[in-house]
Amino acid sequence: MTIVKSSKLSASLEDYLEAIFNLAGQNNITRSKDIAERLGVSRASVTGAMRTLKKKGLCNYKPYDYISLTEEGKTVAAEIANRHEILKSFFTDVLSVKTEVAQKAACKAEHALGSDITSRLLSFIKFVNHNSDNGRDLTGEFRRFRKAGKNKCK
Amino acid sequence: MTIVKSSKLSASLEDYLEAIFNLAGQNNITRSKDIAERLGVSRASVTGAMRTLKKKGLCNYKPYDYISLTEEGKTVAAEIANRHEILKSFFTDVLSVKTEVAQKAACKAEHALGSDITSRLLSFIKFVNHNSDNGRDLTGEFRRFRKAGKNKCK
DNA sequence: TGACAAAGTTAGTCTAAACTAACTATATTA
DNA sequence: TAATATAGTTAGTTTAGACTAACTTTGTCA
Repeated sequence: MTIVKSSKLSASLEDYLEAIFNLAGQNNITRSKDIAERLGVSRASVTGAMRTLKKKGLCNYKPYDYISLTEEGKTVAAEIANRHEILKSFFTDVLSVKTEVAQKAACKAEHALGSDITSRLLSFIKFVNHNSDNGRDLTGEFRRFRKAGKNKCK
Repeated sequence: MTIVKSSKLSASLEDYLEAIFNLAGQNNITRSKDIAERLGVSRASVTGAMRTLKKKGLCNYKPYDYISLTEEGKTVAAEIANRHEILKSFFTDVLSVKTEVAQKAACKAEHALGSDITSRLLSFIKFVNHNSDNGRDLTGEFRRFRKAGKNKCK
């Protein structure tokens, strides 16, 4: 079995990787069936994806066995999950978007964000929090700004 | 020729639509070749996409003729271009990301953003501008915050 | 422990979106 | 206006990612 150095992952494969990452707890194992359920795909699709991830050296896959991530797989998955989380936080905490909407959009948009933008976004969230710590509630101000319809003018 | 009411567009088709929208000036016409160049795909791929967009009633396509958008096509394309632009502005104006990076990420992420998030993002940009009009330069503050490394703590 | 259920795989199909190569239509210009 | 270049199309191929149906493996429990 040759390992193909993990070039670029498709959006779909990133989803699988993130799903394993989230499903596998501290013992780092999960099941095909659970991945299928979480992603809303067939079990057969999971089998296919696991073979690809294995080829890329990102997951430990053996037929009929538990599924787990390799060390590299964990690293990559953590990055993906992190981007996802940052995006979601931005949507919910700063823009006050409903959780489910934020979740979905973050999941779809996450693949597009490079490290530069992600880190800036993270800083920005911290900036907003930092301000609210210092008595300047930007989120609240923004919400009021939006309500007041000021975004309409100009 | 039956028109299939334009259900959901794939990311790829949205790209084609946006490309036509941007290439076609006020006279609303463009050429297959130009679309191919802008999107970096083969001319054959454009032909295929045009047939699909025509089926969905979004573009006026006739073999060997100019390509233009229908009224509905224009509406949809404008929405897409708008989302794209808003995202890009947010990246450049608020997060101070370089134009090319912002452009690329916006192009990839744009498909994921629904109307809710887009409109909030737009409001947010206006909120930031509104502040800077009132002598509170949030973008500058954020840049300084980032530089000062405050985003690292906590 | 043997039968049945649940989980997983295999094989084959479908679709979208790209490609190349070869062909056709249109435009240009000598 | 005939030759040639450019643009566009067609046909056929490839790849990724999904699906179903049928089969195999594993686990459970009477």
